[in-house]
Amino acid sequence: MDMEARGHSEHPEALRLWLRLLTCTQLIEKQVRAELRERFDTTLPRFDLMSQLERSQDGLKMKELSRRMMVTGGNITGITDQLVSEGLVERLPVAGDRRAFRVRLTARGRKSFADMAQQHEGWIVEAFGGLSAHELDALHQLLGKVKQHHLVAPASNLLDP
Amino acid sequence: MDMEARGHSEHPEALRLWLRLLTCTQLIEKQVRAELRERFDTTLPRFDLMSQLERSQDGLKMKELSRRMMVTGGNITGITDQLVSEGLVERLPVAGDRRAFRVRLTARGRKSFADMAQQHEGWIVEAFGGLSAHELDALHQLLGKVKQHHLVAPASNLLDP
DNA sequence: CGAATTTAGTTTAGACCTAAACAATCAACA
DNA sequence: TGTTGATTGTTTAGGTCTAAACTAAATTCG
Repeated sequence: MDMEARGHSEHPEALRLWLRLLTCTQLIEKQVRAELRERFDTTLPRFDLMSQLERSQDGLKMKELSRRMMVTGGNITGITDQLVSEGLVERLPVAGDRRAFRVRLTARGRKSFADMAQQHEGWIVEAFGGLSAHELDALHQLLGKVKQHHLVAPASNLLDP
Repeated sequence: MDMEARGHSEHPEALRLWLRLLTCTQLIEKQVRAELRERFDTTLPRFDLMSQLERSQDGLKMKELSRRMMVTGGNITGITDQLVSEGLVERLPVAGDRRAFRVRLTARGRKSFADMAQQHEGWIVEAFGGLSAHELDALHQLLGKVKQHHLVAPASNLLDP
């Protein structure tokens, strides 16, 4: 008996799937958070932000970080402040727009992230260790359909019927 | 370009899958939270707690709610306090254990939940509307394997190698 | 019995998140 | 050019979550 025992309805398949999706995500996410805290004394949002920056040589604007991480802007301000104070990222000016910053990993930030990312990958590989390569791909494709459907049929349909 | 643009590694399949899983969950979860707030002026944790209680005639102990909802006990205290103050749930004594409470929906809570659950089901059905019945089942089964593997091979392997 | 341990629930400190209001800057256009 | 509206980032108030310390009650066991 766990969270998935919740659903009940006339069309229970979708509800059961949703609860299971939520359970799987939370199981993995809780473990990743715990590992990041215990091994690196950091948090998932901080890791995610550094991860977004890792492949952008010139950094990313706060707004772009907000969009990619799917969180509000106020959040990016706070997390960036922390990372700047620890010397892991830096705010740089954007040529031609005095409102905006480019946030970029410092050399120390790049090294720190590389250490974390290596272990992080191991945790994730292990989390999906129960699946064959073929199943892994099938899951990726099915979730791709879910994502696609969400982007094509947005919430506005429901918010304003 | 979105959150899924993050991964990069020698074994990228698992990372890409993880980021997609996270994206799908967050897309749906954010929508459900927004709908609950706008239509019913409530939150997902409150809905989840009431949902857990809905099929337990005699209520559930705080501890059991904590376990099922996969959150810490302090949370249950706070959410239950709110729902009690609004007359949606009640704390009842547990015969033979003066430390514990049974938390149970009131009549008003049952009615309130029924209204929400009906619409909630619609949002979820719509969220997975891009999948055929067969695909829905396949996704459920694949996630079942992920969940099962997590429960069988717990984090302790990684925490204490 | 009585001390030590465990368990149920609460409280506290701190991180993260949101929505909404805000300041500064940019852009469009009459 | 000057005004209006949009965009970028920050701040604020409030809700949720965690971990850890705490209280009270139950249980174990010498």
